[in-house]
Amino acid sequence: MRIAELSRVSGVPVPTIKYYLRENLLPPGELTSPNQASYGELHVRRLRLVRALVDLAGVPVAQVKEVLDGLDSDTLPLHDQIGRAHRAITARRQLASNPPEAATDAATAQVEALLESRGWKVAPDAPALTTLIETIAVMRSLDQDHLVGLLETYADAVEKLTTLELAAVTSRPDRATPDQIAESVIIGTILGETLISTLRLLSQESTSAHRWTEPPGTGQT
Amino acid sequence: MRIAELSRVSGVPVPTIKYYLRENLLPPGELTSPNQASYGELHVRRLRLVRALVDLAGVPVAQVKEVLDGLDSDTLPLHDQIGRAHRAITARRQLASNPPEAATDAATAQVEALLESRGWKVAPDAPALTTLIETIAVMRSLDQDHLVGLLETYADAVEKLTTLELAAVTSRPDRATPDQIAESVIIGTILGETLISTLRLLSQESTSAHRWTEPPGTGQT
DNA sequence: CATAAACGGATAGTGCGACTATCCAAAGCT
DNA sequence: AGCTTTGGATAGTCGCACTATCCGTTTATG
Repeated sequence: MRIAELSRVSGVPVPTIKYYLRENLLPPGELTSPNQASYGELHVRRLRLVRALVDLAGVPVAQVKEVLDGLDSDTLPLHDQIGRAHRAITARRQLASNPPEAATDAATAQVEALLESRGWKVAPDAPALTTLIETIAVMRSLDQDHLVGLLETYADAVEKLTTLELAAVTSRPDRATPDQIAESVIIGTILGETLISTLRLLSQESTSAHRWTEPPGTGQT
Repeated sequence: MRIAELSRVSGVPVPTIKYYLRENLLPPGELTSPNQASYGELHVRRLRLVRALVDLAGVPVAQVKEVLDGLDSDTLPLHDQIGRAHRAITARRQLASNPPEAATDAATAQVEALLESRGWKVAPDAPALTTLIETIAVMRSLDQDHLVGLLETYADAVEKLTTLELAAVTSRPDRATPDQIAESVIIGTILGETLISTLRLLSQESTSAHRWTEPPGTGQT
């Protein structure tokens, strides 16, 4: 398969494929002549993965490269690969302004308490940690303490999900190779977030429709 | 308070504040002279909200404006305000390429079945719907059916969260005005996503550390 | 009260990320 | 043989989110 067909099959424009090749998001095709290459099913897959990460999960191209380099390396431990995936989706979530210091302090304390009570052991420089603290701090400073009160509930929910994801990924019926497990973990981490997010929105829309539009005369505000 | 102090208090550069004023993300200050304005606590709050939506939740400035316009309007029903919030975080999640048609069809059917079995009633053009279908389709086409198998579990989890969020927001101890409820719902929808996402990452990091690094000689891959 | 600093508002410019366009010489098809 | 397509290199575009500069007023300060 040459580049034109790869483009047709994948739905990605030829210039974009060339761009991805330049950026090493896509391995070069097998050269059949000094200037003629052929691509295979592997490239189609990889292209699908790249578009999904970029379009659906909103991961910057540079971070996609990081993640893929991790996947392609057969020496990088899975835990570090996960770290790259986490950084890929956390990079953009950094506050430039400053919530009041008091709110930040309270949030930091609360997060530490949460980690303690859950027994979650995370590196102090975990990418998600500062984002979590900043988010809580902002909520507090916007008088949304009742949302902050749901923190334990949220933690409960995600903890269960994490356990189930781990189980789903490691105990696949088909005996999976380490490579395949790594790929599953990374896809599950990043695209799983999109999945959860969209499901949440659908659940909200449905609930919202019931609560704030449907009942004609059910004492709403 | 004039613009320099607003900048100092909020941590947002003066030119950026001017930009937000131009884009109507921030209401104009009260004019004390033809060319002299004064800003208040309300502006500080709004600025915090804007930065949180932009930096933490990654919402594009244009969508932030949509959401804020909804909040500021006292005629737009809450359900429609929520719709704007949903569009704000879904706008960027649209696939440009094409997964195989078979996968998309299967995904569509599965999502319809899910909505049916849950009794979720959503508009057929709900912003999150196509993203969900595309995400599932991509997972399938990447041989991650085991992740797709978690769909019901995910749905369970988010359904519970939605119920609790609704309760937390509508039954605040302090008697909240409709405006305050609307603000809470929108913040809860958008920043809540950031909260859930970061908690999930922390839970994963902790689990991953246990499973793939800690035990020295516990039969890992 | 004079004068330098800060202000609000308008207009233009910058930097970055993600592509997209153009060229070219060397295949490839017909 | 001749038109098309290819891989690869280089340069250009586009949108977004800011920044920078100017300018004619205030405002603050010595």
